[in-house]
Amino acid sequence: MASNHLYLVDGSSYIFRAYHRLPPLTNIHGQPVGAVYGYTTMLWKLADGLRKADGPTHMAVILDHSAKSFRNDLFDQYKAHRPPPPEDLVPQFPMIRDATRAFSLPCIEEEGFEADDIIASYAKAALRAGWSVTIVSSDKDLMQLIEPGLDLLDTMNNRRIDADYVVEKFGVGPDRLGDVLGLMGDSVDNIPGVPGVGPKTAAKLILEHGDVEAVLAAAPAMKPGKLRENLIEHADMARLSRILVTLKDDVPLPDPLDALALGDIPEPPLRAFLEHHGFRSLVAKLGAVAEAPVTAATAAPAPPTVGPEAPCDHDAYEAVTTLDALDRWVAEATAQGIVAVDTETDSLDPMRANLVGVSLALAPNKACYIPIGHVGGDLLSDAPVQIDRAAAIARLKPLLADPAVLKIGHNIKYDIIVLARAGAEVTPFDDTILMSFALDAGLHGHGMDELATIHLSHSCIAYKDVVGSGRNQLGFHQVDLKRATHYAAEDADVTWRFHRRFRPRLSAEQVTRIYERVDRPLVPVLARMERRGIKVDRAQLARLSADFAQQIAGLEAEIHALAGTPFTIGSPKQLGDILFEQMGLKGGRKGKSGVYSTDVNELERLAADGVDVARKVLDWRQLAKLKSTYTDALQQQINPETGRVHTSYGLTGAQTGRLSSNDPNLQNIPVRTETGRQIRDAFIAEPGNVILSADYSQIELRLAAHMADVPALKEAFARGEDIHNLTALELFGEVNRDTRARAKTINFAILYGISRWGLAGRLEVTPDEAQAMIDRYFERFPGINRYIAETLTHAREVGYTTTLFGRKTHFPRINARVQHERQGAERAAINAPIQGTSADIIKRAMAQMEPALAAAGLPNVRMLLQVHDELVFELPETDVDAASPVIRAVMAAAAEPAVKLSVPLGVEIGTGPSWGAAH
DNA sequence: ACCGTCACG
DNA sequence: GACGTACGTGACGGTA
Repeated sequence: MASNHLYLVDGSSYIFRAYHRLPPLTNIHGQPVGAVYGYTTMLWKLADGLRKADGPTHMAVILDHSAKSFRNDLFDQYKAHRPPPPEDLVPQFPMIRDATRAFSLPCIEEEGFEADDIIASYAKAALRAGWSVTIVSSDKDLMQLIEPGLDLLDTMNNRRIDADYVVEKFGVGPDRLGDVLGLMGDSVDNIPGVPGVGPKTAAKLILEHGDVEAVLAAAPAMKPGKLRENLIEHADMARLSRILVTLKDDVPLPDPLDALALGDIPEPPLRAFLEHHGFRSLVAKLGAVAEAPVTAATAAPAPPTVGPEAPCDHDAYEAVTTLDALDRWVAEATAQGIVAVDTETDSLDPMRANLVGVSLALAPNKACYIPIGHVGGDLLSDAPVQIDRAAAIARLKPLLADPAVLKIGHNIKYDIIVLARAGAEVTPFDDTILMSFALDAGLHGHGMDELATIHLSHSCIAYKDVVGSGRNQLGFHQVDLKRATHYAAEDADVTWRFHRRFRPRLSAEQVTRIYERVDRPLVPVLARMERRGIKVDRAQLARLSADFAQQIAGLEAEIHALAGTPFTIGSPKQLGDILFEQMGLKGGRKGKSGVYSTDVNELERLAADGVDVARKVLDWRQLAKLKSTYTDALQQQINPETGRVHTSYGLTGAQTGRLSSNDPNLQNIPVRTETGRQIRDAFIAEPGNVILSADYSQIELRLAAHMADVPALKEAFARGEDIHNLTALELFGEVNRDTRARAKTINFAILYGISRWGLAGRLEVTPDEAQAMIDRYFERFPGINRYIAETLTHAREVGYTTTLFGRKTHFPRINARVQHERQGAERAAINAPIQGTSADIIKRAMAQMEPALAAAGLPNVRMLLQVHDELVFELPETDVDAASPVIRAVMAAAAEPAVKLSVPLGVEIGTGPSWGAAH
């Protein structure tokens, strides 16, 4: 009897979390089922554990019956401010019951009680009977129940929650947790607690005094201050909160414990449920698990998906610590011609990372980890036995460069840079993050953990669980070999499994071209750009920092004087209070957090009304921004080894196919104001060299003219006219500063997906006037209207848009019933083909640039940066005249021969000693 | 961790 | 009839 183990699934809280964590899938009937799918796979995994040592013998799902419980009688504000669940989650609640029934599991709910109380009652009863209990939830209230024999399982993060976890998180054990929760309150459930008491203070008080009552009793003797005052004033709220967080553990059990026994799950109802929703991969799994004969009906509709493999088995992975073993793996990889590769390092920045180990995978669960830079976990222990670094790299190098062996990586640009710095070239390669992006951009992220959950129903070992977090966090080189092997080899194993799934989908879903011809070729190009970095003048940045600091201090004093009191100018909350309450200026609340908007529009409005302090705050903000984000931060980013700044480009960051840039972001260096431009002047060339900047002129408008086939626009571009002037003439009948500025705004509005209100706000006209301009635009430029309508119709039908080169961006919200969600998706869908085509073109130019320069005998021209429509080079002064026409030609012809554009692509080039001067 | 803000195309 | 309005990013400081 002692071996009985009851699993209690907190169904309601699971689907809320699943809804927010998982991608918004829809089933074959178009109903949203993301959370239900997550729930189904979770139940499956739990039920699968039936025969495992620590698996469930009994299981039940507990749901909340309704929104009200006895706690509402105690406190009418309980859970009062909770917003209604999202619209596309609501229909999933009843489906949860269907799913539970499909597994033939008991589904328990009781009027007047919350799921937590029923769970507590079952848990106590089971413990009394000598059973073990696992509660499938990560709800902090339920953590109060933890005691020997009872733990929580967080399936979303695949982690057990025990007393140690509670102590780590809340500072007290499960027995005191209720007191801590009572003192701190819970904003989600609207449990008040004591104002000003958060988790830290609550834990400290409870540790010191024992429980809530003792804390309240001790309050009058505490040192005078806000805390003492609040404890005394809100003592009753504290007592009430303590009661509200207490779980009721004596609810009469609707079903006896024995009725929860978990047996074999009958297949027919489960199959019917899965097929109803079109969960094909799960249906396939059902067939495999049950070894049922596969009928034509269940076998037929299979797209190029891949059947189930053995689940990831950490114990199957091998730690390779001898040269003989390494040679065997290299030989087998060479013979097979395809191997998944992953590197482990001690930093996320590939330009600072030291190589710690390499993992390889050849088949599911056939994976190894080759440690080469591990040390003992602490000062006392020796480094583990491992192959000498140089010897290991020497053995791996031929494999990594072998033209007959395909190396598969997930975000392999990182590994390519790290390995290149270690002296190894990686070619040829495939990258599963780029495959996922080509296939599913817009549907979900493309990180390994997220994709493993989606495609493998597998939770990867969390990096945090391997290296820890906070103060005690280790470098990966300090992780012990067994854990390191589990983690690292799993990454390679998972990458191998991704490749097997994605590769056949590329051609089936018509994205091979974008993957093979646009994105993948860019990886080595970006790797080289990142490794090159760009020189910045540290002294110049330091001078600017000092200059800005002085101006900031002056403005701060003036602002405080005008406000009549010192305050934190950088706090929107404080600033809003000062401006709109203390100084009594006009302005309205905005945003759900209830703070006044103090953004640039609002402050400009005030400044125009002659409010001096508003202008000064704007100036302060600009300088503070420039100092903290640029002049201070960039100095920190100078790599000590190279003396240059190395950004990292993301290929999958922007849904449209644009690159992103981070650590540091070099795609948002100031240029629009004179002060900001000084920062660009600090990006300089080496002596004897210059910076060359080449940018596409109006590329998105040109592409819009081509894609929407607008004769007037195409002709104007062909003649080389100023397009904003033309628009001004067509819309307003005359060209002057004002009409040109308005025309420019309208041209952008078209690219971004227009709304009369949006345009009205920008132009400061009424929505009716804005609508009149839009109508006139459509009339003067026929084609635009049709393009927008066709793009939307197509997106609604297939769920994605396509660029001229075949890049897809998915819009799962394009048919949303919530208006503003749908409209947001529509605007993005109008813009995506244009922005995306522009991104495709410059990517193609980048891939062709180095061979073209080499062919022109210009090997010393180095491409350093890409800023969406601009490429930045560093080159010997003497090469400028020869390089400029090559660069211009490559960029202007980058769409060809794949796409013949009906507008020319203009390229503007400038050079100078700095990036600022090159513009 | 989230928000508000603001730098860029 | 109200909602909050342009598309795509990343980084910072303040706050909970």
